[in-house]
Amino acid sequence: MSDLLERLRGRGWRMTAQRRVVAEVLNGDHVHLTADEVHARAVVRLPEISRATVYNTLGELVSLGEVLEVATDKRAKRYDPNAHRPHHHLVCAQCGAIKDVHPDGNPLADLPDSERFGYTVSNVEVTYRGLCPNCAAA
Amino acid sequence: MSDLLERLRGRGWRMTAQRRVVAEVLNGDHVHLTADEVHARAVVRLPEISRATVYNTLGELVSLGEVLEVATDKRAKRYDPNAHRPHHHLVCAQCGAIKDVHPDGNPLADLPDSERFGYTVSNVEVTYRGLCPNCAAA
DNA sequence: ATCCTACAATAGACTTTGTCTAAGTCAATC
DNA sequence: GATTGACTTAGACAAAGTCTATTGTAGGAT
Repeated sequence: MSDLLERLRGRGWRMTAQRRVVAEVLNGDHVHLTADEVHARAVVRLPEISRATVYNTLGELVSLGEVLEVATDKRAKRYDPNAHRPHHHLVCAQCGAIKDVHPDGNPLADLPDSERFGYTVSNVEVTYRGLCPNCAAA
Repeated sequence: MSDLLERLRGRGWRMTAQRRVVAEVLNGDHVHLTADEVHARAVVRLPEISRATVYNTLGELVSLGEVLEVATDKRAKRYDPNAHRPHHHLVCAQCGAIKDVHPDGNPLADLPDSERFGYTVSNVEVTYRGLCPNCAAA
């Protein structure tokens, strides 16, 4: 059922009830949960799962490159299972709702040499902010 | 001596020793300190200043629009006094050194309507990551 | 110059987010 | 089905930040 689970099994990842539940909770599009939210949802399916396990599992998924860490708000890190297709984020300034977006162009090319300070630049993150339809209406 | 201090006085900001010290610590280019770093430097000049005051003062400077909050790493917020000229950030993935940069183009225009999900988009932050010359040499 | 008062600063408890450790449990293999 | 090393657990700990009740003070009024 889950792409993520299948990929993990294919990599020989040792499967446990806890890890399966975490992977299942993360499955889907435009999913950007904090560690505590993942834990809260995991507890519904597996009441004895501990916070430490959720943190460990999320950390491993990030190391494996199957999940991305996103820092869109300044509170908790969020975890994004959409690690296959590169994308950026659009965040509601009021309610925090997050969408994955795919802007045109290549921001990396827009940084002139004179603005690189000798850095070897390898990566760009773009975060758009605004109001979602719900919050704009209110 | 300080642009920031003068602007604040001009706005009728009530001046106290603590607020002056915080504003002085923040003055400069490519300054991106955490709240605790600001506190550490403020304590050198004014030993009895408290953490809460530093947080309060930073919060007010942000509300006044004189200082920006930056979330380049996922630990503590950083405070950037360069709030007048819009800019983005270039971060060393290893040591965390941060530079202010001014890319060409307008990333806002690069987000097509079909990727806006009905949001009213008002703002973009771009974070470049790579290795600074020091860390690349090591 | 002194007094007042509203605003600012303080200490420290509290919250949130995340990490670590030592001991117990279990998935995969033999 | 026994073994074993990786996984999980509870709870202590740490870092970053917020809140509150109390004390202090900048700056206007007198």
